[in-house]
Amino acid sequence: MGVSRQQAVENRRAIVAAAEKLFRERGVDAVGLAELMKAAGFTQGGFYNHFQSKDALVAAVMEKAMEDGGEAFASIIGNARSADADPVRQQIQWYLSPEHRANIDAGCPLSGFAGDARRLGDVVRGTYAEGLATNLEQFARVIEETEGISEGSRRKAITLFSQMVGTLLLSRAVADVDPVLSDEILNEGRQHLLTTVDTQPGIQSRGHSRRR
Amino acid sequence: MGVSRQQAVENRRAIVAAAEKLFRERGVDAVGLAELMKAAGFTQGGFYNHFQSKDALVAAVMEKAMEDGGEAFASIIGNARSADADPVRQQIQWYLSPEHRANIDAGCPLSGFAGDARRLGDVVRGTYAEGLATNLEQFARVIEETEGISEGSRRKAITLFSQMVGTLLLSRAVADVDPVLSDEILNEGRQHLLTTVDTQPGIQSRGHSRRR
DNA sequence: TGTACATCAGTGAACGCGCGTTCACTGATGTAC
DNA sequence: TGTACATCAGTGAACGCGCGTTCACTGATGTAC
Repeated sequence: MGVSRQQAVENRRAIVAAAEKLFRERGVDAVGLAELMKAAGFTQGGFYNHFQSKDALVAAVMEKAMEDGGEAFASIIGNARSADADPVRQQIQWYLSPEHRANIDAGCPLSGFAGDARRLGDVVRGTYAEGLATNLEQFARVIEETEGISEGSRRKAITLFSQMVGTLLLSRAVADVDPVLSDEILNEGRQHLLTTVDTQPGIQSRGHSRRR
Repeated sequence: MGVSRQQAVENRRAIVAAAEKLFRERGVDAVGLAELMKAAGFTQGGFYNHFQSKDALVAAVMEKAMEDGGEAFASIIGNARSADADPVRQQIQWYLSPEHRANIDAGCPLSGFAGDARRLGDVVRGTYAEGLATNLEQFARVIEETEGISEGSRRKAITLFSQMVGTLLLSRAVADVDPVLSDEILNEGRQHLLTTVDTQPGIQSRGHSRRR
């Protein structure tokens, strides 16, 4: 068709974006390339101008998801700080909100792909693991700075994040078939974590975050 | 071939068992009926003597998984009680053990299918949700009896179980690509939960369970 | 600046393949007399 | 108890279909002169 270099880069981005959305919603295996390319606005033949194989696309999707996830995390922390709110509490509030539960397409990729990661290819699994490692480090640093502690921040990041992921996944798993149970899991989980952050030795919030 | 009624029932069971193993390991979509029947010891044509469709098999697998899961839970609780150990602590110890992490085939189905449940058919999703609801009720009852409390046991069952699922899933997701991180997540999660059970107001263990 | 040619993203038909499902057939099991 | 027949789980080939991938072709973009 004849398309500028810049346009080609944008088109590639559109394919990755469409793929991420579909892969998250329905799983990698359940999405065919023809459907995927159509969703991105192209015909299926063009796929191989951008990727060597479906596996290569999956790898690109995971990388992009991890990058975006890192940025989203940093953004929430940044917003909380400039609003003089507790970043850890803000993170919990967002992570365990009905909005995040519904937003599978663009929510946290670590929970979005938590069930799939194990079964994807080596490279993709590596990207997932790196993303998780980076996220835990970032989270630990934020906890350290917020709570004013120097020890145990990593341990707290790991346990806090595991709880957030478990709560979100279970809540999502039953969301449309038992919405009452789904809400109960989400609400109890959020409330529990917010209380934990306030009262657990070593995970004490500073003054301004106590108001709730 | 000519096979007794009883044998036919056993064969059906073998198909469901093989399917559960393969579905958990690789996902429903990634497993074909030919491969599945071969794994169960049959040729592919016989499948439709037992099930109306692949979907019907998935439904049977989920039902069987939930039944087995309930029995396994009850068994651990029973064993703990007869050994005069704390059932809640025993449950945590088992759930967040390297053995359970490795045993995807036959471990807790609620974590095994946590990532897939959302994407499976309506009936299967319903079975999963029922299994989760039942498990939470059972768990709450055990907590009630063990801790000697009458209020908040459900809340505690929900938050405890969410944490167990999140920890196990993240640990599994990175198990073979970053075993160090996987172990760290599993160990920190287990230690944290055992401490929580001991120290959290209202989730106090009785005497004999304090020894660790 | 204008012209001639190479590049390469996009098109859409086609490839072989494995999928879920169907089918005619087999023969031991189970039943009727 | 023994014989004749119906049942139905298991076999393995075949069905259409959609999958990932390949291909020849198109034509605007980008480059060389």
